Amino acid sequence: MGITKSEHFTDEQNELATLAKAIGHPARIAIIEHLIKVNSCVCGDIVNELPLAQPTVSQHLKELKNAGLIKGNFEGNAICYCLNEEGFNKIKGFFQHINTYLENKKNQCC
Amino acid sequence: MGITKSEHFTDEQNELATLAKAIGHPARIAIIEHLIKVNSCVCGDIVNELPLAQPTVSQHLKELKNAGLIKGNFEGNAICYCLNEEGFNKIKGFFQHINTYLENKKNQCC
DNA sequence: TATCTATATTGTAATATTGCAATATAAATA
DNA sequence: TATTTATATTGCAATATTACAATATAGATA
Repeated sequence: MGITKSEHFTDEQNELATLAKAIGHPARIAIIEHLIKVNSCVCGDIVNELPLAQPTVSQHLKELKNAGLIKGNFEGNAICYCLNEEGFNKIKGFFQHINTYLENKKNQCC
Repeated sequence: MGITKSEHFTDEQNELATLAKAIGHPARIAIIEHLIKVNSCVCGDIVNELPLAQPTVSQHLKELKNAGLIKGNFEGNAICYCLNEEGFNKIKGFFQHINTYLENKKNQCC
């Protein structure tokens, strides 16, 4: 049906899924990597960095913003984008949990 | 169009996106959390743990397996599932990169 | 071998996502 | 104010995802 049964899962599970889903597209990975690479707020050159049309990039930026992974400030007629620490911190705990588990697990059959 | 232009992105970007996308569903988060919680290979009780029909769970398990995030071994007529370290290690680096960046970034406008 | 149990596959309907052309908006500047 | 520049929104077509009933498969056991 294409419709996720969110109501049957916990808020935390839904939130983590939303964050991971937002990261789950190569264009959005590329945007995140670019924001890190230039190490400053980026005013609009993201469209030129990506092999996609402007409306498509705008849509991807919107999804990252909605998920809480990037922030955008108006700066004149342009917009400055940068990573939103809050969003990434929420995922951080999840992966730390997994890594700690994987480092310590023993007696596994697979 | 619903079709991702993977060919325009690097292999690494596509791979990270595939992994994140696989994690990006609450049912699959729940599966991962369950595998950690029981701290052993799980033989089939995953269907009972989730509020979804058996074929749907089977489909989610397949997606996690295809992405390299879990492994499954036949154990009699059941199957043992557990986390696949390899898949999670691939994402680990990405998030470490982001976290290191976020901890050190300064002079940001947003 | 027949049956049971556990899991996978197939087929299908509903919904979501991706991408872009066309267009709208909004601030800056001529 | 008219124009330019940067970004967002709308509308739409193509494809992907989600969910499940029905069915298939495959090993275990009676």
